[in-house]
Amino acid sequence: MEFPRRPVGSAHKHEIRKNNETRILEAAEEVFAEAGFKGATTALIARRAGIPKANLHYYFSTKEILYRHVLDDILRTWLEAADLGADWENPMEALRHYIEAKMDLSRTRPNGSKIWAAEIMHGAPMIQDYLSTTLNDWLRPRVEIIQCWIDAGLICAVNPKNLIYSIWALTQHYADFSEQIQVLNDCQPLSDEQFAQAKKDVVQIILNGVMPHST
Amino acid sequence: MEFPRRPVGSAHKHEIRKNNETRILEAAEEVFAEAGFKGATTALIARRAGIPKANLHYYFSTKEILYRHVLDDILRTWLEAADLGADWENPMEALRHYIEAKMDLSRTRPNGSKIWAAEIMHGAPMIQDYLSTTLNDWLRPRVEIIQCWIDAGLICAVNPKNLIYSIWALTQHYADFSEQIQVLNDCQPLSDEQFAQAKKDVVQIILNGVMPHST
DNA sequence: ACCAATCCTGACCTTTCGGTCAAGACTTAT
DNA sequence: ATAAGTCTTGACCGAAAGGTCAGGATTGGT
Repeated sequence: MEFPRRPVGSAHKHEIRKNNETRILEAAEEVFAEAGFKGATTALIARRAGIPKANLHYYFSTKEILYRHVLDDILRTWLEAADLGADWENPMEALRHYIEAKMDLSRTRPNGSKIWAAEIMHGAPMIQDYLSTTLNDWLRPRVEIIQCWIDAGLICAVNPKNLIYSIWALTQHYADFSEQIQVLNDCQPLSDEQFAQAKKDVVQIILNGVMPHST
Repeated sequence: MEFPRRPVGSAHKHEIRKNNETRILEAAEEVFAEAGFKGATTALIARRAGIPKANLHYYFSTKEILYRHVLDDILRTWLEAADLGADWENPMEALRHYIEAKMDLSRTRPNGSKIWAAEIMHGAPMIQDYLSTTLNDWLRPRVEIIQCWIDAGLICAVNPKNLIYSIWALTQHYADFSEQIQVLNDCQPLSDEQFAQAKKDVVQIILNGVMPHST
């Protein structure tokens, strides 16, 4: 996303603010993903955004506040994508749809996934309450639905939470570990074809993984 | 680094050094896992190890050197566990064995997994060459073996690398995201029974996931 | 034109942290 | 006992980074 330099005279205040906030948030997401919260510096974020550091602090008074905004942004994206048209009536189609949506997110916003992962790994200091409220509320009905599928014999007996964790793990791996995957791919980023294959393989493994055995 | 001449009878000094180095390395693994390389402070590591900071720098001159020692330690453990008795002749048993070994590692050394993950996510600044040499060399023959299985119809057709990534993703998830899992488990760490169930579920999903359909 | 509100920024302040140092304490060999 | 080698540590230093501020620039309304 880029911001065409607008003629000086026609910049409206609210556009200036919106424009700058967006640039800062995008730069921040990059830098936080690369360096972690502690390793990221406001000076670097400002440089990436093309503004002086003091100007960054005019829009986001502290690094922590900026970081929280980035996290909020990630959260919103994830929740929106999580349920897009998910048809929870049909197990295989529902799972396929959810997995594909999450794989696409890993492809398009790997930085968000990395920031999220780092936050969790370091004890989730800033999002504990989100985990135990919003995410927990999201999880509970899904667990129940999956349990129904199991009771109805539509899928294998597994712990429903473990199935969801498996999907998260598999899909986010392609974002969080993209550098490792790249190195093991002759130092080339996965091509669109390779990523499509990965998506197919992940779907196949999960779907076959929980598909009832035809005795 | 000076090479002290072979200590003749100074077993005691040797013990002191060994002892302190071990304590420091253990404390360092904890702190690096909790805070990341940049977020970790030598002062905190020293406090955890129960020694003054200056003493830590007597044994490990710089934070980066200490970090590299921790990484080496993790690597050695992982490689040792990776192939323990793996029987690559029988796909299902080989996969089961490897998955279970990796799950056990996630349980016993979650901090190692977290440090590894954080290192990769931040671009693997310190282990790039390891990835492209040792890990790549480890991966290549496994890929070939899996390809043989596929050609022989012993498992489904998937990209062999994607199968391995899937195993890594699923098993390490229980280490890297343990805090998230804990919060979603009523803020209780997974009990031994729950973890055993997770292990079973992961094995089942992967094995069923690549088991050929009985057509 | 003028004033208020908003935006911009170089210079500066303060804290933190990795790393150093010099002096002292302990262990071992002779 | 003494000397040599090793370990311990409080005090200190310089660099880096988060954050502040005063004052200038730009915009918007009247």
